[in-house]
Amino acid sequence: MTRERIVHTAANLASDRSLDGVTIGVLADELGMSKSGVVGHFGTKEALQLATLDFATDRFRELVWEPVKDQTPGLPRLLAICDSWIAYAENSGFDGGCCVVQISYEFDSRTGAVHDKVAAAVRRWRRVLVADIEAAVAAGDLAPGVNAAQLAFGLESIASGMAPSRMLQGDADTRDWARQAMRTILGLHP
Amino acid sequence: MTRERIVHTAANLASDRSLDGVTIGVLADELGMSKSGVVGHFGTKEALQLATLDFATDRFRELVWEPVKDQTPGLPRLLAICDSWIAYAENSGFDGGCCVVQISYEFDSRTGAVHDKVAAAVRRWRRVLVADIEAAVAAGDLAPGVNAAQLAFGLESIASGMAPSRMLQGDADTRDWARQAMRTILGLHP
DNA sequence: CCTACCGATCGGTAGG
DNA sequence: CCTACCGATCGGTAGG
Repeated sequence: MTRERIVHTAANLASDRSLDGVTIGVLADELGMSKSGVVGHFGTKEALQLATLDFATDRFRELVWEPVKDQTPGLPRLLAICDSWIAYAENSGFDGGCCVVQISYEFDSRTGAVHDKVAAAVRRWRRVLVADIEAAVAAGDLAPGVNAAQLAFGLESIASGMAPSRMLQGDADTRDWARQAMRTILGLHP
Repeated sequence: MTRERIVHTAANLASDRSLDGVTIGVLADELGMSKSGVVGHFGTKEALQLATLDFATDRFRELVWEPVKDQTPGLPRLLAICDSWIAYAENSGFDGGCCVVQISYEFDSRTGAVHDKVAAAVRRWRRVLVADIEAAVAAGDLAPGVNAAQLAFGLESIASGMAPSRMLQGDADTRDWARQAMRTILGLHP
């Protein structure tokens, strides 16, 4: 399906540069199509951006959540999430890393539909993390009295921080640093 | 000095949108100048971007490093850095948060002069963190055997993660979460 | 899905 | 620092 090809290519370009930088002309060129052929599927550039974001969040769920969703809720699944998340940060299938992280940092201080949609996607993911953190506390696997939202913030920050570490600094140990940092955030001693 | 006004305004716009999004026309409009009046100070857009990045890193050093540079090297200064860093993340003087974080995430997967310059700036800052972490270990204030580079990565990630937490999610507790997360990363128990 | 085209804006230059 | 201008590209439309 052509629409799928378009948003896939758009997400790839967005991860590599920025979502705003994915112009209709560049995208059409990349796809070997005309500009009107591309824009006809969406109507406006903002609608294309929203569809690209949908594609990226689907890919995130597919590569991070789907592989672990049948694990035992609580600490076992939380640790599995950390591992699939780190693997995804290293190989998201997009050239420039996780497209959702890119869009989060690009649109955080703006207003509008893209800002709202990426905020909602991150919020949904946080609820998953918070639920497993709370289940882990209830099971006695994490210290009682931890602030679940604070820990979720910590895990998110570490996962997002992998992109500049790997790609800006070229750190070879990013994976190990992130794995260790996530366990420290959770209060687990190695 | 006009050049100073231009890069200050450019850094403000870049923090709010993106560095690439600071077009010469928009910048000239914002300043009440002509496009050629703006571009004449720099020659090319890339030179303007590099000058804007210089301004932003100067501001970071001034607001995060300068206030704590006379503190005792090691854990005391490290904790002071965490506090000034968090305060800066909440009020950098730029409308859209820390300009260096914005540029890091925007240019991490690109090549070129802006990528290289922001990478070097982050690297310099890391060396400061690593030195104080190592001094804290030597003084017996942090656990022996900690990986200083890994801890620096953790602190950086938390500080950078404040922007989407505050501005994308509107989290009112970002400051407290970050402060707690930084201490946890350092292995300090509250 | 295409060609052809719209007005606006892009980065930048010439000349003063 | 300005006006005036360059060719290229922007998002998008008309018509088929």
